Amino acid sequence: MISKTYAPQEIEAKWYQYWLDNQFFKSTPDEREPYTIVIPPPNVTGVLHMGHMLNNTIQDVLVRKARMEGKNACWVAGTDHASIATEAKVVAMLAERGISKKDLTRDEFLAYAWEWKEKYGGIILSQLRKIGASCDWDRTRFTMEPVLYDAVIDTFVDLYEKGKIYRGVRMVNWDPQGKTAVSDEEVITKEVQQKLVYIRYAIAGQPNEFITIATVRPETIMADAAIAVNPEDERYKHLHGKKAIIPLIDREIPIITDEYVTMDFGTGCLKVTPAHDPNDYALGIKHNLPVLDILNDDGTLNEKAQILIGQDRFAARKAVIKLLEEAGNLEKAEDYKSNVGFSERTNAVIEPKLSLQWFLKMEELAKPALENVMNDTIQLYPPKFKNMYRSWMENVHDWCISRQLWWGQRIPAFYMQDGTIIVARNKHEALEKVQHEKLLFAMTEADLTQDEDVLDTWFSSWLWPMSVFLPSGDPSDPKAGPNDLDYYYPTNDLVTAPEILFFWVARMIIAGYEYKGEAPFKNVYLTGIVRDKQGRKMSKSLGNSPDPLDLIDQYGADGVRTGMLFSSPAGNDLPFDEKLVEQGRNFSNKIWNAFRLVKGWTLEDAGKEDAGTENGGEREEKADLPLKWFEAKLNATLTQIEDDFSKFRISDALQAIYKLIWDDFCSQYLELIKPAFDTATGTAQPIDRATYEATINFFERLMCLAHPFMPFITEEIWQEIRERKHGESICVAPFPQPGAIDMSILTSFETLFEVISNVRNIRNAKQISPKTALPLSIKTSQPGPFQTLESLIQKMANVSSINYVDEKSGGLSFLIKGDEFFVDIAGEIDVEQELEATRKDLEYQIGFRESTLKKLSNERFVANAKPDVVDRERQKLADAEAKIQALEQRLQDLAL
RNA sequence: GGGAGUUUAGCUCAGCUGGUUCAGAGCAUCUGCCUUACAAGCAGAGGGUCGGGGGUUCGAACCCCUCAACUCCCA
Repeated sequence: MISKTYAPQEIEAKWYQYWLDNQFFKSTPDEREPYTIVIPPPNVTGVLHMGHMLNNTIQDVLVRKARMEGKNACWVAGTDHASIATEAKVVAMLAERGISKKDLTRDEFLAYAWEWKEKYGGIILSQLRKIGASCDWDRTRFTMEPVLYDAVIDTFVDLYEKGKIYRGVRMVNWDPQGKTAVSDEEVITKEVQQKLVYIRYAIAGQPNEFITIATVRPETIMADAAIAVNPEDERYKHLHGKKAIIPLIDREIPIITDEYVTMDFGTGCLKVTPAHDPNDYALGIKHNLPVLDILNDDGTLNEKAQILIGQDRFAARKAVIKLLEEAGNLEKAEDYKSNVGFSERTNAVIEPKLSLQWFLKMEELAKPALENVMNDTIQLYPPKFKNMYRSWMENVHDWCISRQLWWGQRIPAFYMQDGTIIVARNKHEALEKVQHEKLLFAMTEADLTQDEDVLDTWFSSWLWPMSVFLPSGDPSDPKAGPNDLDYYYPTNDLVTAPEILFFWVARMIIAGYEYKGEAPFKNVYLTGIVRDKQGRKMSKSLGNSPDPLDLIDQYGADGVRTGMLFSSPAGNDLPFDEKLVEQGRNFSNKIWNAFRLVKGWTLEDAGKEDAGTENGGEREEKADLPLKWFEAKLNATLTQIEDDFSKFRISDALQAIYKLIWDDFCSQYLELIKPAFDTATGTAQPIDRATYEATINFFERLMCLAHPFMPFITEEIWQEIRERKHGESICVAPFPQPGAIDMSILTSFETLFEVISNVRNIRNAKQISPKTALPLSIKTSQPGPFQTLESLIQKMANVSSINYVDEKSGGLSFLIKGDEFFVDIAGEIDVEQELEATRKDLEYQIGFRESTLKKLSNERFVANAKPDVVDRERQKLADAEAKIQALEQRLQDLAL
């Protein structure tokens, strides 16, 4: 006995193991067309969240469909090493053991990092199996494994040799507690209540004259290089070219003019401190101002500050205010809210700090990457992201690629004692270079020191679509063979979040053109962000994200997958609601029960040798129309789904499948062919073999169609619905292809369903039990089409008899096109109510006829509109006229 | 400050090239049903000034202008 509700827990693990055992996800190059997706590598520290769930489900849908279409489908999995996140995890692990990073050498620390990675890293990859991800797991890569590491180093050396990489000073986000630079993404800005302090600077040579500036950082006045005013500002025109004196330290600085200064903020005078503010730094360069850095790495003041040396920046802030007050230079202090950056890791206030970093020149590299997105060689879905992409690529900044961390690819730059930089793949090659190019043969490796920094993690993931296909050199290693890069590159589709369109996608495109002369992928599908009901981004810290694995336990992987995709058009955010996965689960259950129904049927000729003759032939004819209709409906839907997929309308494709299965297959088709229940025997009547076979065939095709979305339940049913050999699977069954659509049967069934629906409506409105059969009369000039549908109408609408009449008949009526239908319900008719309804309908129809007539009598419409549009208008007019005539007749009849 | 996007039913969203009885779907709501596959279900119903205003057009949810609200990106 098959369970009444679908129980995914019992099924999912079984089939996933079966797929692995039979290597359905494995891909090696062959003569078939490849279909390739590389996974956006999640952090090795990551655990599965709702965003991954959405993103990877979409990838799985695409890959599974391609696999069923006979392509050599290859979905490469892997993780990236996530320098900062991983270092944080390792530092935490060490802290638990009472070890401090300070006390370790680089090599010791890295040994712990690998230990952490082996133990806890990549949990997410095993979680992906729970959602059914059909990755070729043998190909799983990691950005720090030797081959990928070397690729990063080679790339650095190559770009350096091409003159694209340079070392320069830049303002970075400095975390004085962690003593490292952090990227913009690791800075959390919060609004903070501060004091805006107004400070008077004396004008040099004019003891009684002052200029007042407003600042939230009074402790940095000692690093001031200038005071800037807007050149248009009348208040300060007399001071142009003069000098001001920094209070407390009495240093002279120039008063400069720049349009950058906002006249109505503060006093309209801006102190310029190039070493401690990014905007000021830019101003400093523009006006050639000196850079004076008064802070140590830990946020304390250094000797260049002249006063308060050794004090922390916040203590110094208070102290400076006090000193200014005493000196009479403090005009006032007012409350002021502003945004302050905090380190995601240490929560320390970020200090803009100048430091020596490595940069990649982007302008030239970005050109082909911009051009080929704008000309659609690479297509973004949805295309609205092209605008954003362009504005970024046209204003691209040089990429700061160094990070002050240990976990990552160490920058292959070696310094000679005099500071000369040698870039080479390793120390040995660096030494060779020194010896050959500089003829310094006495030099030894000990005379070279390697740069302490590592490369930005994106500097390895930008190579991902290429590096994952690099062979390891070991022929027994299944990761990648010697020809894999040629075979799989360029990949087909990339599925990722718009947030990293610049950080990652653009850079992959750049690397692709630089190293392969070709884009890394053809299509980029950008998913939305999964949000909670209040529209907040789901995050661990807010605790507003359900655990996807819990959801899978509750609703089944198929339920969660479809639930997520029901409402996720490309690029739009997905407001998550558990109702969605509930709907997904209900869909699974619906399919399951349809399967139970079909499985429960007994064959009419069971046990007989000569199947499907005589008696069977007659029934076959009866079911003939529903079969033809569903075939047509299936073909129409398949055509539409192909179109949806071609435009990456994944959600639309799913909804089409949902409706096809639930509404068309279950509610209509199955009900039409369902054998009657025999109350005498207490069993369902048997079904003829032809109908049964056709139904099984439909079911099988529907399962194949739904498989990319719902891999588990479709496999379970596919395996049960026919006898299968071991090693067969729906994973590699052919994806249904659309055939010709029989439009005429679709049209005639539309009428059929309309009749059924109208009869049911009358029954409902009059509160008549569905068990009571009602008589139906049809007033039509063409009874033919209805006669062929009679048995279906009777079955679906519970109609006792069908008569064709010339005159009006008793009872309630409804109109379809020009034909009038009567359901005779004795004593149930409220003539007034009927008159009212009929008048209303008539009024609407007349209005409708008017608007159609207006269109058709407009010469410009007939002349300008496409012929089929005009034809449709004429058809509408004809239908309306027939209806009006029937309604008028009806009014007369009722009035009698 | 610069740029982009969004605004359609109570909620979440479709509406693709301006033209079908085009104002849709799902959820939610309401009514009636435990009808021998499914109450995680079945059969029905109600619900909208397409953000406001103006314009182009034979015809506008769709194109243009303008105003408003919200969101994101860059600074």
